[in-house]
Amino acid sequence: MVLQKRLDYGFNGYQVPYTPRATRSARKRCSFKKRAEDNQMCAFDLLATVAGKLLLEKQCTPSSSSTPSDEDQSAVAKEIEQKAMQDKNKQLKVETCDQGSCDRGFFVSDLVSQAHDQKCSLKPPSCQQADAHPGFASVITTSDCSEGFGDQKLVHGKPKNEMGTLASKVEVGPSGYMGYGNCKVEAETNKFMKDESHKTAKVQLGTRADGCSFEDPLVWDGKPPAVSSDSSAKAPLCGDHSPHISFPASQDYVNVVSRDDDENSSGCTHPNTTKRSFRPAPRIGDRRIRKILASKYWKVAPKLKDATLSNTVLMVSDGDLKTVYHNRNSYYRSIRSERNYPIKKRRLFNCSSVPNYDRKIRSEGICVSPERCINGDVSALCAKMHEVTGASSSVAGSHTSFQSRDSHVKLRIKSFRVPELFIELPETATVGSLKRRVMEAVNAILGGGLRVGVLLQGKKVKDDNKTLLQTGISHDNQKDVLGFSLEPKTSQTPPPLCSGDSPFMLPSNAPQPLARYPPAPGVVHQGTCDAVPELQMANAVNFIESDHDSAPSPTDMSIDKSTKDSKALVTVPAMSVEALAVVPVHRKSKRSEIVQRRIRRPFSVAEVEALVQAVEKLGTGRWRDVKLRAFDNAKHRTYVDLKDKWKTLVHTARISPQQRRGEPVPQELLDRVLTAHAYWTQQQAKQQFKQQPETCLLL
DNA sequence: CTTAGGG
DNA sequence: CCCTAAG
Repeated sequence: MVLQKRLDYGFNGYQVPYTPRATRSARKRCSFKKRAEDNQMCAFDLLATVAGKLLLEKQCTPSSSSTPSDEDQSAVAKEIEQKAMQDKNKQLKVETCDQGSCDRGFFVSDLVSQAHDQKCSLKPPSCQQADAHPGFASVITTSDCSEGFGDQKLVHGKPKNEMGTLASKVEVGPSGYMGYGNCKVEAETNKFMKDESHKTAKVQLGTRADGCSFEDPLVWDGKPPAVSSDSSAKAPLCGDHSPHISFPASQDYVNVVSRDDDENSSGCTHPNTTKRSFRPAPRIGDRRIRKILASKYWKVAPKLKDATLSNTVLMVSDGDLKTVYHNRNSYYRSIRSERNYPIKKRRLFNCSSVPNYDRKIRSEGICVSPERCINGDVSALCAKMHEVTGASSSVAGSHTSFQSRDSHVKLRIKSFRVPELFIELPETATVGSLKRRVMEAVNAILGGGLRVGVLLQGKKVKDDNKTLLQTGISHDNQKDVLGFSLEPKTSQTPPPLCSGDSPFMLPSNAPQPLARYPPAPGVVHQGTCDAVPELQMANAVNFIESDHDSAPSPTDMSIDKSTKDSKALVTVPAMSVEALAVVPVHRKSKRSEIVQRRIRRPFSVAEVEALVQAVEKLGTGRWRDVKLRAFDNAKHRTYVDLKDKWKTLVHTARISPQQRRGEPVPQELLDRVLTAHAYWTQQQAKQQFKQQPETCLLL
């Protein structure tokens, strides 16, 4: 009754079509799903990034210094040429460690070989790559649902799993390194570790019952993640949208974002129903963006069953990074979005888990080279490295070349080992889900904020100001004793850096903070290499998260487009592919540490105009409708924002011009604000008044 | 999820 | 802008 009446009071005679609530709820449901998906999708940011990059690498640098065999074995995580950081040769590989002594770690390089293989078998590289991302993304989509995961408690490396599995007591956990030496575990583990071709990665799943037995390792078949090759995944992306904006290589993504609030997006129609319990996101803006994006992939992935992932325990057990992500959702939330989870607890959670990580130190074993690692050479170093934290790296052994002739030291980091991961999956889990798990775990670690440490002869080189020469890194004989470590970063999350900062640090430049990317929008890194998928991915992420197409589009102002374009076209030519690829990861990770307040985005006059106009017609109190009507395309403006803005506008209109700050709002608008405000206030009063008699009558 | 309001 | 209570 009440609502109906409101409609009758149009401002300036304008009759407002009232949106039926039914529709709204329906749409809610959709957004729910989509949002969920989206959350998960980011999981692949890294995965896709890494994999894609790898592919790229293979493609671009067939003649890289490393030999094929080397590659195959590659425990290589990353190759860094000191001289030219932007070299295309850089790579980040993830691989499981297949040696006993390394059993606790994951090597970032399996993906590599994987990717490699993949690339080889699948001819059209470019296409393949292009497809890969959507694929990855889509995979994620499917994996929603692991809420049940939350049931499992992992405390300080002692995961307790209701199933009665002993997994919990795995000495592999953080606590493991204390009471149980590597050797022990190693021994137990070895049987599963031998004979792996270098192409296969093994993940230790499982558990340790009393002894140190691990369940059968899963073997990656070298095939791309289930869906990654699914070209259909890509279809929705490219197919039907006509971008308003055009970007060199990422139209699809741009599109995804720009189209945002299209309620009719495919995602909505997807039947998939999952009973996830999401915390309502306070902002529809982001939500929607994500929602939409997710929807793009939605169709592609309904394959995995909820059960598949439901009782998964993922434990990033190293050091104190005992953050246990009870489920994918929470994990993502903490990793990538500071806003879709408004609960304060989150902040506490994030804050507390990170700092501790730094304190604990454990020896991970430094592998001088993959080969060495395998041969157990490392042990000595491992011992020395006790004070080194979590992840360590391997410097290319035989292939590392220090060329002092031209005063440049060239090193290649064969791999970075990610501390230790604990993963548990139901037997029915798919390989794809396993991969995702691993990726998540890796993400969790990498995302924790890392810095690079340099180790020489097992000793940590602390003086950042020393030259390589002084340090002794410039001699060939050092190659076997030079190591890098990934260390948790101590620093609190500083304010956003300039987006121009290179996210990559030279390995030798010891502990320097990895550059963070501002959650802030504005600049989109448009890679120069437009065929690179990860670029697109990265960009897509950026777009999404940055809401960079902010202009309001009430009347589809032309400035809107121009704004987008100008911003979007900002390029960072010097940025290497690698760098770009990594950006989103770190960016997100940073955000996970400290939830940052949304950046302030003053309303432009145009926006105010739109707002005023909408309110004039819809009245106050229907902010959602206002949002839909006038700011549907401005993802970053939530109805709460609009409401707030109106509040301030009213206030502004009432104060003297001298007291106003910021971009001056035309008096004309302010007048309208007052008028409209008065009008609607009055209407509300009338309504109330009318209502009174009715209720009285009823009584 | 939306609104409304205080912070 | 954020956070929350209410609906």
